[in-house]
Amino acid sequence: MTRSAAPRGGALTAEQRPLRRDAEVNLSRILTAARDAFAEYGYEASMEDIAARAEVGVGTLYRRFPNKADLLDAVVEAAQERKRQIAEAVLSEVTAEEGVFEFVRRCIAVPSCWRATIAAPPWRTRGTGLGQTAPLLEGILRRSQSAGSVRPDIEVSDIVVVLMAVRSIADVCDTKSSKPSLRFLELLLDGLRPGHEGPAHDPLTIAQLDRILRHR
Amino acid sequence: MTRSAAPRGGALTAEQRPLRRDAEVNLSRILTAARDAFAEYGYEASMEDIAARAEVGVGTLYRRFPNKADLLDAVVEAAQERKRQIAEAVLSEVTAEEGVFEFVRRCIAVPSCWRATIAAPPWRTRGTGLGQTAPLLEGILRRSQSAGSVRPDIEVSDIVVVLMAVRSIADVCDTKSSKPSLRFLELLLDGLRPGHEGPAHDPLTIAQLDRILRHR
DNA sequence: GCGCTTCCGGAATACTTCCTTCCGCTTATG
DNA sequence: CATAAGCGGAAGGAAGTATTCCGGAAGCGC
Repeated sequence: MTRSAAPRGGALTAEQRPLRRDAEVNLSRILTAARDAFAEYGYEASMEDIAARAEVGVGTLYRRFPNKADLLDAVVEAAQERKRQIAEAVLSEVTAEEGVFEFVRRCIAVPSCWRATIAAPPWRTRGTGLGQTAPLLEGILRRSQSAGSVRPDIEVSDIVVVLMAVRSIADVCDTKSSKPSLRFLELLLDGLRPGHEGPAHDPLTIAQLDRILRHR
Repeated sequence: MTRSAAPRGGALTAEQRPLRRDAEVNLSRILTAARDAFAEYGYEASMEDIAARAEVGVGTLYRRFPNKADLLDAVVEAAQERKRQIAEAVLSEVTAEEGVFEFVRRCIAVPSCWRATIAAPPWRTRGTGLGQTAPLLEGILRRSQSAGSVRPDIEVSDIVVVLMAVRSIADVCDTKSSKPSLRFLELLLDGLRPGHEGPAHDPLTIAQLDRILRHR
């Protein structure tokens, strides 16, 4: 990625002026650290912890983001983008049969992806961004269902719930060296495959799920 | 349950003297309140919250339990007993085929059962009590496997993980009136049924799981 | 190199939260 | 009715944490 063109004469607002090189480096370290910390502790992650992970002073955080909530916003936005990338990669690289399964596996492999989306504090007004990802995911899901590798009664919200569940197990059980949650993941994916009667309970709609995640 | 026999002459240590009737009532309200609060917030549940739920002053909590950790111990012990009861009921009332599935459903229906077990703070030294329940659960599981209703590659720890996962989803999604987690539960149970190749990852042992749960 | 501007670190501030203690008052009990 | 057990809840005291502030360091254009 190239730097922006050099300023040409006229005054530059703070918005458009490129960051000093060291500041640019720090910014990306902060984003990464915040992503990890929020993924691990949710919104309870402390600014001090984030700063330490980024090997930066707290002051530096506040130079870039007016407050914690705005920092989280930036992280959520980045996670959104990441999910979109994964979804597109899966659509183009993976067979219809394996589509959903592979999507879930790849999302899980990037812990911050779904956890950060859920880290929002209850009073946050901006949505969880599910609305953005749902259509892409829906495409992948329907394709797999048409190919007959996923039960027809599965809904998009079911996949999201699966991701949340695996993530929560990974939070508790996984370590650097061992990932017991992967076994659980496959168990869950098996439940999505055809061969069993549909569950007796109605699925959530995406709007419902979004409301739930935003309201606690 | 009848009160203990009246004291006969000799001095009674504080241990054996029966509680005053009002104190006895309060004690059970405290236990219930603590169970619910720990189930909802984990060890973060505040003493004030617990006292409020029990409609009692905080002082009363400390008259009965020297501190928060000991209160949790009492709750965990009660939950243990509850699990044992559920396991025995399932063994005697339910068919071999449906055994595990019913056990899981019943445990989920009593939220405090598994959540409280996991509420322990990281520095708590006493075990999670998995060791106590595991043998009973193992009996139920093997019975269902012999009956052919559960894949042979499923282990006791898998069932525990399933319980943890459903509980965490219920924590986030369920309300008084709607229980989306029930749909997820059935999905998960379907993954336990025969008809799919075994997962490629090794199961945890109970000892490993116990260590994991105790160490965070 | 030089001066200017941006940026950095992290101590200090100003809270909030929460476990625990304490004590004057109430209530069961015999 | 006397006594001891029990009760409520304010206050103590220790942590923890978001945010501010400013002296000094470091990049940038010349």
